[in-house]
Amino acid sequence: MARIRRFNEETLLDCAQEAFWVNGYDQTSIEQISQASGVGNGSIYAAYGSKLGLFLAVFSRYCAGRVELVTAVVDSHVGSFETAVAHYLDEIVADCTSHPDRRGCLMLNSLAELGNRFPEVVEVGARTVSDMERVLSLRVVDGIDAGELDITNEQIDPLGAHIVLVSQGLIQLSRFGVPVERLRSIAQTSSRMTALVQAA
Amino acid sequence: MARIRRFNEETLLDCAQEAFWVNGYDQTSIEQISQASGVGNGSIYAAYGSKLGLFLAVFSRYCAGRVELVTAVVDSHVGSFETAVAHYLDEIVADCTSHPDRRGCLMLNSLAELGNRFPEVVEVGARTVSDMERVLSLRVVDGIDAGELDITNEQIDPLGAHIVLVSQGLIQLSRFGVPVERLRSIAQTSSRMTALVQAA
DNA sequence: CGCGTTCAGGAGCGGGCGCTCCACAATGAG
DNA sequence: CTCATTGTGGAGCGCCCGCTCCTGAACGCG
Repeated sequence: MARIRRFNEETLLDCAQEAFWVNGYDQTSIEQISQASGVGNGSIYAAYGSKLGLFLAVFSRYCAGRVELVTAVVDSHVGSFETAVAHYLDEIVADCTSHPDRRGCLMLNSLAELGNRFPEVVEVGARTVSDMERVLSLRVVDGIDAGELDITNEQIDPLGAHIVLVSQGLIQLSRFGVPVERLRSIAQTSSRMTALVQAA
Repeated sequence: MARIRRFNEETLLDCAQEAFWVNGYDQTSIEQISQASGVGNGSIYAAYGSKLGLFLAVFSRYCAGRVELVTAVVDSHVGSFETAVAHYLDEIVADCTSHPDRRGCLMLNSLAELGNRFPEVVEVGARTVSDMERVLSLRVVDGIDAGELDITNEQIDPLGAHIVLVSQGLIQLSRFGVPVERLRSIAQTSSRMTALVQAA
């Protein structure tokens, strides 16, 4: 035994995430990350093997964090199904407009840039979205149990997926520079509609 | 006067669009486009000035085509408001699943990759989305006039935007490799909901 | 205290790409 | 036919970046 790893892995991943998020994958150089984090590039390659390896570490951690965020937002809310959806969408809007540069979501950005090149990105992303949909679908079931919704079992899943889809659409819209008020207005329209679904 | 432009501009833009769409901006080299189109890089730079110049020409043409597509799909349909929305979303799903590589939409991909680097991309994209929303909002007004919808004037615009948002969300989902049947199922749930909006 | 082991990080290499430059060819006017 | 003009495209330049390698340095054991 001799020296153990010294550089702060959290700091490195934080710096790398920031760079990848703002500039994208191709426009971020290892040297850039190295300078920002203070970790030499040799150490980075020793730890992650390649630029893609580092990115996937960042990406997985980010995606896991997003699922946790969604879970926390949905689970923390008490109230009707409709207000739960409204609350969820509002939180998403608040989150994606918190960065003045409107950088959007690292997962969606990366999917667009790297989806056709690195299947791992698609896989991790698909699992992440699937996890989010599950969280929302469980909330839909709660709504049914509470008598707030009257839909068939086959509609539970698509409804959960729909809500996640709307949240991602809002994030996408935020990238176009759409004002916060307008995003909130659309989110309100969407959430009001969501509560109106009835069995066919 | 002497020689006039000889290379086929349509062919060049087609080849460039295909390359940018499949590989993204950074991963597409001018040489690649030059080889695919048969146009020398000198001619490309003489005509467009830079890689970005060529890209913006491709991008603008693509965005204009998307607006025309949306207009054609919405205007060609006869039937109720709900079936119009269902038809629109189905066409979008059919369109974005027609490429086996699930390459998504060039506009959304480019926004994700280049939004933070080139403001022109954001501007053109924002105008494009705005145009699409206008088309859908006009269809909403038709629905109101036909007595199919009972909403306030302030809700017209967000409803049109919501429908465009859902279509973009579906395209986004298609990139994750979600099966067509599931996309259609979500689209169906979304369109059914859309017709249920009532005045608050 | 010395020594082997393992990590840290800067220097450098090789390849790729955006862009420029130049020689050439195609055109139309005189 | 001749010549000036302008599009054409390949060769090449300069730069950047991913990755490797090698020199040190920090640690813990004996």
